[in-house]
Amino acid sequence: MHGVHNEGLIDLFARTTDDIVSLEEFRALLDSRRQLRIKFGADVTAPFLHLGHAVNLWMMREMQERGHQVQFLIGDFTTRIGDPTGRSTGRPERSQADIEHDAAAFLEQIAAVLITDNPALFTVRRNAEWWGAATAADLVQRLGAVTVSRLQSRDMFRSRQESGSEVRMHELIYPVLQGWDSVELASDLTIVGSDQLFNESMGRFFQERQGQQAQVIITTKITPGLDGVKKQSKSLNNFVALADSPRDKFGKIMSLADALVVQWLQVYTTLPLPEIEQIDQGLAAGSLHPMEAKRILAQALVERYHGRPAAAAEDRWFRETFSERAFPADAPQLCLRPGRIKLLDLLVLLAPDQSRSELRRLLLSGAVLLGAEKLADPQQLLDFPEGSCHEVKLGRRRHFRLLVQEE
RNA sequence: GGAGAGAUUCCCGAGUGGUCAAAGGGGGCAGACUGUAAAUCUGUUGGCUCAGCCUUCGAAGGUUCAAAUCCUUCUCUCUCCA
Repeated sequence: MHGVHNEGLIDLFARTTDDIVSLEEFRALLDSRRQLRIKFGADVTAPFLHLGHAVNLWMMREMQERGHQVQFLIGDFTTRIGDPTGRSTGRPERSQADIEHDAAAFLEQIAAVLITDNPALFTVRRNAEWWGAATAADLVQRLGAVTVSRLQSRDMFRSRQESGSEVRMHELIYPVLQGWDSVELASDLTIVGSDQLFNESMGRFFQERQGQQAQVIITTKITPGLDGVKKQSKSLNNFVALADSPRDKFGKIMSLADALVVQWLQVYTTLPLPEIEQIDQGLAAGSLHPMEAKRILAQALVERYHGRPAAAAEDRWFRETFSERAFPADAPQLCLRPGRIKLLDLLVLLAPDQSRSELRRLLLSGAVLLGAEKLADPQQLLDFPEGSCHEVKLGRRRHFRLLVQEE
């Protein structure tokens, strides 16, 4: 009966899994009924976790629910070197202080998904523990196990060499270091993006060599970001961050390319597959408006991270504000002294982060509403009597309520 | 160590003495349209006391009435040779 339970898990994982090395070994691990150690190695360079990262985290959470332990490995040693994955050029090295700062931010974000406050289910390790203590002889010995051609066979290294850009020694060695970490942790399982398969395979290699059971590697699917083309990344600004507010999560989903809704439902929510299938058919047949499908997605997602009430509230807010164009009830309120003020000066008060030139342009393009009236003259003098209240709309998304009173 | 190439406004990338606040694309923002913060179209995208002025083209100097464009030095990046 335990086996049946585990089959359920494998089905659940199938939804977001790209590949398992190997499925048989994974089954055997689950059947062993012991607590498994899950290696969660983090390159803490950019502590901005998005939905893509969360896919792996949710799978680990699922394992925690079954009593297994996530070993969060801060790559404080390896981060100083810089993982060359996906880089066309080497990364700059980083200071220990930067790394610690980023690690703390990282931990805070994964707490949105993982259980981090139970030591039986979550521990923190640092690979400087062993790499800091290793001697040159240790390193050379470990390097001796691996052939250069094997390291060079990695696509990324090959393409860099072919295109004439350089590969530095420490980058070449990176997979060895990351692989050895699995030995030190005695890792049973690791769940990573498919771009990490090569590095984690080195882990299996070293574990076997050291007489350990090789870790199982589950790689996950990489899903395109909001633009529908590239994977989510900070620099492309096409991601939904775990740290985003419920409102931003909802809004960003509504700006997702329509064609991606079904895929996102599959990967980023736990909505039952038959329901997703229905949505897919509805969209294809035209009986379901794309916006409705996106609302379902946005609600499911906000609910997953912030709970059902938040999801319902944000859905209502979005409908009222964008579909019905109502002035949102929770718009930020500002107090203003009674008297005359130039329109442009008023805007500067409302949006102090923008330059006057920017605001002037906004004004001229017709983006400013006072009540229902469109205002476009920067020099216009407005007269606000004591006690009056006004609604100001600045573009599509910014709303302010003005209270005029003597302070 | 030797020989070349290059550093441009958020990003990519034109621009080789005045017509350059600097083409084009991307991204952003805004307007129209829309049951979407989709798609599409249009506009806009250094700052300000805004029909004018000020500050930008790796850094510092210099030539010139005038420089992103020429000269000198420096810093960094890349390519090739050994």
